[in-house]
Amino acid sequence: MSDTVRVFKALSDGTRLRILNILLVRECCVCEVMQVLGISQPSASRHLSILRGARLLKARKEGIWMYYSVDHDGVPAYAQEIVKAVRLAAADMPEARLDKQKLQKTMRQNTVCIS
Amino acid sequence: MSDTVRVFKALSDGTRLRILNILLVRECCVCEVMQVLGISQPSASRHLSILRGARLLKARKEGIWMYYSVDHDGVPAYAQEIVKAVRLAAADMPEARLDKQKLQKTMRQNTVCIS
DNA sequence: GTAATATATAAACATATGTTGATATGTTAC
DNA sequence: GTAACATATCAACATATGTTTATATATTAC
Repeated sequence: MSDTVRVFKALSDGTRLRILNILLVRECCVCEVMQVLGISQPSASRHLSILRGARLLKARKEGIWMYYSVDHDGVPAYAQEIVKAVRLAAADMPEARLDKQKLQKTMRQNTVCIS
Repeated sequence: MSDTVRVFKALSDGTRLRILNILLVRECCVCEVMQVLGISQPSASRHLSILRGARLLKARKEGIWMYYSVDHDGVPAYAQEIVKAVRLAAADMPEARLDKQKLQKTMRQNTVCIS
């Protein structure tokens, strides 16, 4: 499969568009993603893995957390245009706007993710 | 399914990226698409239908031919950015470049499509 | 050490998607 | 009218994808 097809496949799912939308605000760990979107942990992990496989995201490990963020520097020029388009499209998706609001309320106590 | 997801799904297939790539050069009828890409007629018709369903293409009928073209005016702003990204990405896809060369050789005798 | 949390992965299942071959409709040439 | 071509659609099949449940590993707190 070509890199371009992989990028479009990665974005051809509503959940992953929502994930990319909140990661455009700031990097998140898996448990933040699952809590903000209200999805299961395996689902969050798997969708993040697919976005990372398309090289749209990068990841770093810190303690027990795996932080994912948009790989602004790593993606080729055409993919940067697509990421911009996602940001534009998400502005018109009610669910995506709510996700951003929930993201601002996520907090952390010691090593526990709470939202 | 959201319009945005529909657009990404429409583009998450190598054949449809190739179709969009040649339609960015000029409008084509179904038989030109199938001959340039070397795919079956039902396949060409179906893929064109999916791209049209995502509102990336428009169609007009002329005699026995159905002409498809990129709907530059009808697509929302975010989708225009995505179409630009496809043009950019196709420049790096060898198969897509060959399609463009073949497209220039398509001819027509009376009502018969030959390539 | 144990307990709790975070993450990844695999198995099972249902749904979605792409391809092929056959068929039906519509148009043009004769 | 018949023949040839262009197009759309359907049925059948194989493959891909997403969700759920369970499980395994790693890290931190105690």
